[in-house]
Amino acid sequence: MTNAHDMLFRTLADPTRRAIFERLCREGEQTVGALTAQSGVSQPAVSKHLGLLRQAGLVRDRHEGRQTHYSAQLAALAPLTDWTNQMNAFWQSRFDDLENLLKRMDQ
Amino acid sequence: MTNAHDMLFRTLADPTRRAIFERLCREGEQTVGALTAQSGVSQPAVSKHLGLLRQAGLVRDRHEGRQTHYSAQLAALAPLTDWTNQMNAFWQSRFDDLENLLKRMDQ
DNA sequence: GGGATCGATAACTCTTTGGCTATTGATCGA
DNA sequence: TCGATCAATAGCCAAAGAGTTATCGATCCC
Repeated sequence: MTNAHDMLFRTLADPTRRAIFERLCREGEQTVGALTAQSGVSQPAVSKHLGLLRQAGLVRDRHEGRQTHYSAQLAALAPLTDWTNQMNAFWQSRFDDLENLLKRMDQ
Repeated sequence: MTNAHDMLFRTLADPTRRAIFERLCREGEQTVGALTAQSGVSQPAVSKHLGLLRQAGLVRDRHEGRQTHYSAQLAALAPLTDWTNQMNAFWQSRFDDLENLLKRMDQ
């Protein structure tokens, strides 16, 4: 029962990794070195996080000489928005049912 | 640097736990027994998940005799929506900057 | 060509976490 | 009152995951 939301939620659950993604959203394309500089963890750790973010579709990489530039792929957040909307829809739907019930009781 | 989104993302990252929350959104208030029946894991596991969901503010509990009824607290999802909107805002803001730059270059 | 830099990978450690069984406390019903 | 049921807790175990250092391949520059 593991659906597509899984990787998305799990990937964003780690604070270090989410901070990297947030920074890419804020400041646009960044090299691994630049991201490492302010991440508080080692370069290999950052590379691993970027790998997971890429697997989740949240970032793209672009190679230029020996540097790798990463950028946020905002569209990948859509399933998250959809999921939230769906939860709200479920809630609303049950509320409507209750409303209908009350209306019928009113008659 | 651990902000409030942390617990929310982390809590929703586990598929079993998220399924429980989704069910509460879909079907409204449920007892622990009912939730356990279709969760695929043991009752103590479900109780633990419910404890974490409650800590994250995602569910409420209501005691009635020896049963405990849980219900979804949809408002707790707000920070998630906010976060997504903020990421989009960052993105949009950078896009606007680019647009301004291009406009200035055009002059 | 040879040293330096950049980023990915390998190999390892340690902590966290999700699961289990067993048990307890509380309430219900006969 | 006594057995049964409900949910929470305790205690344990195995797997996952985030971090580290060491290293490698590739590119750059002198």
